[in-house]
Amino acid sequence: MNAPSLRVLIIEDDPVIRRFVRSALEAEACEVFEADTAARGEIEAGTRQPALLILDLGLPDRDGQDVIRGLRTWSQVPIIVLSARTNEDEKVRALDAGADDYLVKPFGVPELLARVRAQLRRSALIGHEAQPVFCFGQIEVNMIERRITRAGEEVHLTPIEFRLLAALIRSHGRVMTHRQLLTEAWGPGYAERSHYLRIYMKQLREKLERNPAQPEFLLTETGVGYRLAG
Amino acid sequence: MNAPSLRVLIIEDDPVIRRFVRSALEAEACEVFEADTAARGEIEAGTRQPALLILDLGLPDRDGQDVIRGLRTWSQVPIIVLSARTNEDEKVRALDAGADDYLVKPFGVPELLARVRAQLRRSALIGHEAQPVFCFGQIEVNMIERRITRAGEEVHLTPIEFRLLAALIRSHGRVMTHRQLLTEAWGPGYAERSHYLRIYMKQLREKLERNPAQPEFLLTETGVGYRLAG
DNA sequence: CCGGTTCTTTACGCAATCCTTACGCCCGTT
DNA sequence: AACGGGCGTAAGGATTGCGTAAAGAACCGG
Repeated sequence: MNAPSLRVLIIEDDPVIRRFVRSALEAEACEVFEADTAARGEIEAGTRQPALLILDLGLPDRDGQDVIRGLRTWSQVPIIVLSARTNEDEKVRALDAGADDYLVKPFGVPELLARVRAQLRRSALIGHEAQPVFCFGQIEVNMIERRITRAGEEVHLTPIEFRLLAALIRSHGRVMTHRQLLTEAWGPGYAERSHYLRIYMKQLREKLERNPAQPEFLLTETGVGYRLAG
Repeated sequence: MNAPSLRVLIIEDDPVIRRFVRSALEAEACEVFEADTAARGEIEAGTRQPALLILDLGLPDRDGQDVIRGLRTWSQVPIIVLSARTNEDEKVRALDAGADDYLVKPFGVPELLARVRAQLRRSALIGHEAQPVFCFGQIEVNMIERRITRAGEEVHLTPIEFRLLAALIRSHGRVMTHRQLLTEAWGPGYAERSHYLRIYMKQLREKLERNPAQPEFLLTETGVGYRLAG
């Protein structure tokens, strides 16, 4: 089923489950990497460039949602979350943070593998381009370090400003609707508040554009949304 | 106003669940279509071109796996399966048949919506080069980036102009009646106002045709509607 | 508890878009 | 030749959406 060298990264602190998942995946001819903390996991995700990521939500060093959101700023790798918590709210938050699937422990190996296959099948249609550093004009955006420089000078962005910019970068060239941007930067409950966008786009332009009144990169598509030139 | 809302198709025989899922999705500003059998579902999937499909496995007229496989022969639309069966084998077969997610009844609305969002988010990333670019003459229309170029030069269209062009492209070659075009571009309340069409077709021709007075592509079918040559 | 940062709310002028109105042309019918 | 339906063309007013500013509310670290 799987091509021989499909890389999968497991981020999980429990060595028993890690071993368990690893052997299941290796039976599917995947190349498996492991990490036992979020910090190590992020580094591995950057260096190994896995095709799929299996993430335990209960890591010792950082909150699960946080880890997902961090990964999502620079990578589109499919993420399957494992968690002992059946709590619906937990599921929703993980999925909205950017996870693609959520599997409750204990789970059966066949189901895990089937969900892995489903995610890989889907992402094979997409075309993989994880870009930890993105540039336009004099701007350089490092998604991993969350740092932006403009002509070498560091630019400070607030969390929402950064999420907005990250969303635009992820689909640079393409128009993102108001609804999409609001959902990505604020969350699914804010889809109607398009006036927020005007304020934050203004701030982003103020910080990034040469002439904020006539933007070169952060472009308006009236009645639809915004678009990052590319 | 109305951002281009995402179309979702529910194929489910139980009217209670159908209603239930519909209202949940409509709260998320989706445009919802329904079908109560696999046969009708397949037709709807073809004509409506939904962005997401929610499929009950226990349909009266055909086996669930079969339906999925049938759809997958011609469509890559994300499919979320609903089923009363918790049986792991059932899950594996549905996922391997081509489903993207599997949700066991009874499920909570928040989880369903979160999984819907996850699937839509994922499928919105469909590759830049891989997908629908329509060409006619020197015109190139990229539906995903929402950009139009004419001989390489970018052409700006207003939201209504774009929807009108998109409707014509969707049935390129065939005639679309005034009523159909008005409904697609303005909404169901505007079916009678055919004078709008004259104005906007004029503008489209002005922007796209070599000689707007003698259109090569945006053709009039007197007394009926318009047609995109192709 | 305080000061600073970030987020949210409110308000208004301007620009893009949409809608309305008007008129002229072509063409088949009377 | 006059008429009317259907369409194309033009221009201006109405509406909506966007950019901008500023101030209050919530949040966070000390």
